[in-house]
Amino acid sequence: MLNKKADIIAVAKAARVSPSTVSRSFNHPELVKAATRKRIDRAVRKLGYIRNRAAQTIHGIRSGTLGLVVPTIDHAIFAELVQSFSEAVEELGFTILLASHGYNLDREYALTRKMLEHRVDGLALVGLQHAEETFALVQQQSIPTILLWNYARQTPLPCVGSDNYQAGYLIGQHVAQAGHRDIAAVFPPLDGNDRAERRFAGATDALSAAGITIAKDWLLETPYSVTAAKEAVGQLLSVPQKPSAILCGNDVLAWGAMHACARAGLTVPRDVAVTGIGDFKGSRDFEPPLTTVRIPARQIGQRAAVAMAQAIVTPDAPANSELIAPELLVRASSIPEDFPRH
Amino acid sequence: MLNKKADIIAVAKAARVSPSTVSRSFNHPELVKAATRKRIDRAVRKLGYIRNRAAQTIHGIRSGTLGLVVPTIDHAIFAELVQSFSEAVEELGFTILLASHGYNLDREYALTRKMLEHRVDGLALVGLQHAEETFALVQQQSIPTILLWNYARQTPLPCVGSDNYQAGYLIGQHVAQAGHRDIAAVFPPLDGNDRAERRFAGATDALSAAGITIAKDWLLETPYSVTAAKEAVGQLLSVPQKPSAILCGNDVLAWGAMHACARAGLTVPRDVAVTGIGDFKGSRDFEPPLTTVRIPARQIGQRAAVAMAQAIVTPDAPANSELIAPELLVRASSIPEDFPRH
DNA sequence: AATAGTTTTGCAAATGTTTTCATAAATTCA
DNA sequence: TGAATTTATGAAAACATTTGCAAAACTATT
Repeated sequence: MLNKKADIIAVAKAARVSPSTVSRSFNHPELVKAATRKRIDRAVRKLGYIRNRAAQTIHGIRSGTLGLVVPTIDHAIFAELVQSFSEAVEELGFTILLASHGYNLDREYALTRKMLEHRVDGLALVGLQHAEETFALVQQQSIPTILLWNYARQTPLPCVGSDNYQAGYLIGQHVAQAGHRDIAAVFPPLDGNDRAERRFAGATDALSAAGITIAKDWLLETPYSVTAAKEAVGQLLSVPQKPSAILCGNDVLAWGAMHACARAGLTVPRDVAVTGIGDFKGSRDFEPPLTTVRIPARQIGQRAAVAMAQAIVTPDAPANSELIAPELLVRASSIPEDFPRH
Repeated sequence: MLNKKADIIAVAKAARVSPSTVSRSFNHPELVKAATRKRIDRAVRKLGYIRNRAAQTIHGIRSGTLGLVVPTIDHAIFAELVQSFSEAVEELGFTILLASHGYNLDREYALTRKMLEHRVDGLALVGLQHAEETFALVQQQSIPTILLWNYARQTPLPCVGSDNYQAGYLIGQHVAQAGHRDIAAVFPPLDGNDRAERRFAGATDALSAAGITIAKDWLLETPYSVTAAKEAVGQLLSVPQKPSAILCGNDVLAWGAMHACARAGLTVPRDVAVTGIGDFKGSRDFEPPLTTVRIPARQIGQRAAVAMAQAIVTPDAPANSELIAPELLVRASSIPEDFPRH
């Protein structure tokens, strides 16, 4: 029953038709007589035949795969992005070829090449910042490519994402409006990470506009982890002179900051306010709930998927970018009880 | 410079050699003269040629892809698993074809088929429980397959993972030993989720062994989310009769439980103890730090990757399962200050 | 029953590579 | 310098499909 290899020819033989007919019965079923189709189906089942997409692909037929290259998957927010993108994309019949480069833009280039070797039908990269070679490559191979996560007006490739500068600005503005002046900031390394860099720029600009600058000592750079943030903020809080608010580059860092406060016996927000960016799962239900800016990862993933599909089926249509607006979520962690919130 | 399509023939022409030589210069560079190779390289660069893996694949050459089918990516722990697996696998030269089935075993079957259409060199599924058809399929196609995450002695396919029963048992035992008798449990739906089911069985067996049973009302089933767990536990804590410990099926649920306690004005662990399973990122740094059982996701991912590679290069070698032992981590959330811990 | 029209099928070429085998070129050795 | 090796290259078959074209098999119409 299960011979080593069942190819289309074996099926054809078993169904006593030509290979062409078998192929047609898969790809244009309306062109083959119902009875024949049934015979073929039976043969397929009997032999355990599975179509070989590789063989189709060399006919210029789409491979049915989409390349997704992310900095890392192991990250609350990229996980959500990958999930929603992959879900939406599966819906459309594609499968995802996934790779992570660990925030290394050279590796990103190498992985992109690999994706192209696999003849992905489209490619999604995270962020706006990429190696010059990477841009050149996708452009030269003219493969539909989309930049995920971040939005900007002028980008070399269409992007679907949120405006991280605006996100930073919103939170900076909020913190200033809540009356804080002594503000510490916790951010991941900004180098090679345009998302973080834009957020930081937005936040500091908003603070500047309110006449506030962040003291050098109060500007903490930590890796992206609860542990690191808790550690760093713990350090910060160990000296008598304390900030009244800690503005964090993302929610994970904010969680770390909040735990550090608890550890130090400080109550949030009474003793010190904490804010995040991202609105990761869990932030709403933290105690106290975390004030943050929502970057709607699910939405970005979904929209990106349809934009991608669009770009693939109509390659000439002018693909344009999509802005998914960030939204300030004022919750208990940043404000006194009586402050107006929504 | 960038003609529509650059195939190996175009390169051959440009380098004034035969296609065979070009192919060789890629696959067996030592067989072609250095000068010729250089000429070919130049042509490749000039034409922007990228090898077509699809075309290689139909020669029975490995596709260089590995299928990874998970319930969901958007999940602290699977994200970590996917990340470590993908990292390790990239190291070995493979690329991951990723799909998620949302805890639906029929979809899992469909996705598995798709993976086979793409001629993945190997396949990794999460958990031990799968549709009968899925097992039949991979067996019939004799594709190297590995079961991730869970370990058991007798499995139809080799597995690399932790023993979830043991994990549950460890935590149940600990809670009983810490002197708790009035115990509530919070678990995700057990149906079609062998990981959760095994954990629950382990936990209740350990409790039974200590003469403890969980009251019906104190057995909470919630979806996998901080929000849901917080909500459910909040409910639980709103009546006068309270448990002295809350045993959670995983860390995310435990986080929710801890937030619910904070909300209800209860101090962990003084008023109520809380435990998780998984040791997700952040659990160690929670306030109070969460007692849990570590399921070493990174390790599982890595080991699985090498086992997979192994199985691919030597398909006949008897692939055997690997147990990555779970480890009880006693932290502050479950015990009074004076309890011995490590 | 013959013709025209339509539906269904098969043949053969094409797709982009790799590989086996044979031949040509270069090198070694006497 | 010629024979014997060794090394480098090319021709052609193979891989598993799809597709354009034409032939064959039906249906409908007269």
